[in-house]
Amino acid sequence: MAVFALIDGNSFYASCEMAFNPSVRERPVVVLSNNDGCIVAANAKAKALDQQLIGAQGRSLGSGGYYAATPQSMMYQPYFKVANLLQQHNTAVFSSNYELYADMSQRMHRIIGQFSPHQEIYSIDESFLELSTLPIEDFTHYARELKRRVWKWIGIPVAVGIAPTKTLAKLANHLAKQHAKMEGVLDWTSLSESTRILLLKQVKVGKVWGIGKKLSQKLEAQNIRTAYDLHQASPKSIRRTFSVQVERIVAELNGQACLALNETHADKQNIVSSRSFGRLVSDLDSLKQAVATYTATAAEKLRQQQCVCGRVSVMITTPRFQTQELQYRNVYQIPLITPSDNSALLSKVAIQALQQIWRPEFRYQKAAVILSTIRPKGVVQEDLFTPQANASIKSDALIQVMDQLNHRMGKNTLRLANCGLQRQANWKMKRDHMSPRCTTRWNELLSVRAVH
DNA sequence: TCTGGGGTCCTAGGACCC
DNA sequence: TCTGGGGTCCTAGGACCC
Repeated sequence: MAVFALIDGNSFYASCEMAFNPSVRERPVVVLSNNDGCIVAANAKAKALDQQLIGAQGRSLGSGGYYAATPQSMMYQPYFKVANLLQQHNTAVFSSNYELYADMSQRMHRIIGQFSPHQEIYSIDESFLELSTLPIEDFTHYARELKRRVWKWIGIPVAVGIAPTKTLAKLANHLAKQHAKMEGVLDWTSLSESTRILLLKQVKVGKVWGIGKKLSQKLEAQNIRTAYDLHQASPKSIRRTFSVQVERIVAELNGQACLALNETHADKQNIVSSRSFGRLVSDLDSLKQAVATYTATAAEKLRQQQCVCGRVSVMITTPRFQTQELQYRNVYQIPLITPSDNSALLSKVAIQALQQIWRPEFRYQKAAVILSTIRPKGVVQEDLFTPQANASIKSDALIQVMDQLNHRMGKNTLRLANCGLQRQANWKMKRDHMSPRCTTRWNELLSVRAVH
């Protein structure tokens, strides 16, 4: 029987900030999404503050917000709505520092990987391990050692759930964080049947991995309210009224593994690069720069996985929450006759797509570039009739040099001129509360002063 | 003034093939 | 007059995830 462990970093982004900034550890800490838009992470103190304010005011910090994950939480609420309140409570606020989080993530996954030869890196802050082939007597003890090592080496607290299926491992991980006495570790395989039932009944059906807002509403309408109810449901009727996915979840909750460990990450099938602008943008030139920049970012990822794409799409949109603005949203796709990974070519195509949908009368808030129909580079059918085969070989060589240089000298050392030359163009995103990228930039290293 | 970004899988329906 | 059956591939849209 398989044994899966799910390990995730607690409030990962907030923990990364606290790891390098001891002065904020005793304060509530929140981290904002790109463009300082929403709250996407909060440390324990900030979560406690949220609960306290809900209690005091009978409403959450961000009640009424569109993004509310649950009506009671400030998570995913627009920052501007709660900025004052957070400030009153001495909250440390950080803009997203993805360079830092990505680097910390790599370090964390590497340490976790020392605990099993079988690891699936599932997200920036989550890993699955498969443990059944290892001579482990006590999983709880093993997990505690893992937790201790990650904390000691990089200062990130993690929780561990262990179970015979991935879905149960996720559930155990969730419970491990809910119950203080578990100290962040729960081994489902060691529990008695009656304890399992007790715990399954504590978990709302919407908290089960794979059950989102829509499904939980439908399930609740059928009186399936907890993980226990779902695990008791008949797979056949679930399949009929819902889908194979939900049927699989029922099986997984019953200890029957349907989801395997994916140790090798598959090539991406779509690559998206999109950003909201720091300010609303109307002029075509700025939009062209933004679209060229996003295309360059996406194309670099495409080349990293040694693929080419067969289609480029561009989307632009006005600010959907600002009802006083004239609203407009459009997408344009251009198929490529010869699939490509060349930034120069792809950005030319992307700009053509942009010109198809740009209208001068609107003020835009966001643009996106989507590369799709992605295939491995070697196996692509060349177009016999493309006249500039030679030119394209030269251009590809140039792009290769650009990638190598940027890898060695740092991101954006060399870039295409159509991405714009100003450091602070009006379309670039807002990041008013950025912490230093202290693990990846020499000039942003942490300085430590000894106090005698 | 101020509301994120990047993915996956499944399903239904249409085009096309033999 | 009578208009099948089985299959693939592609796409858009919906739901989910972090």
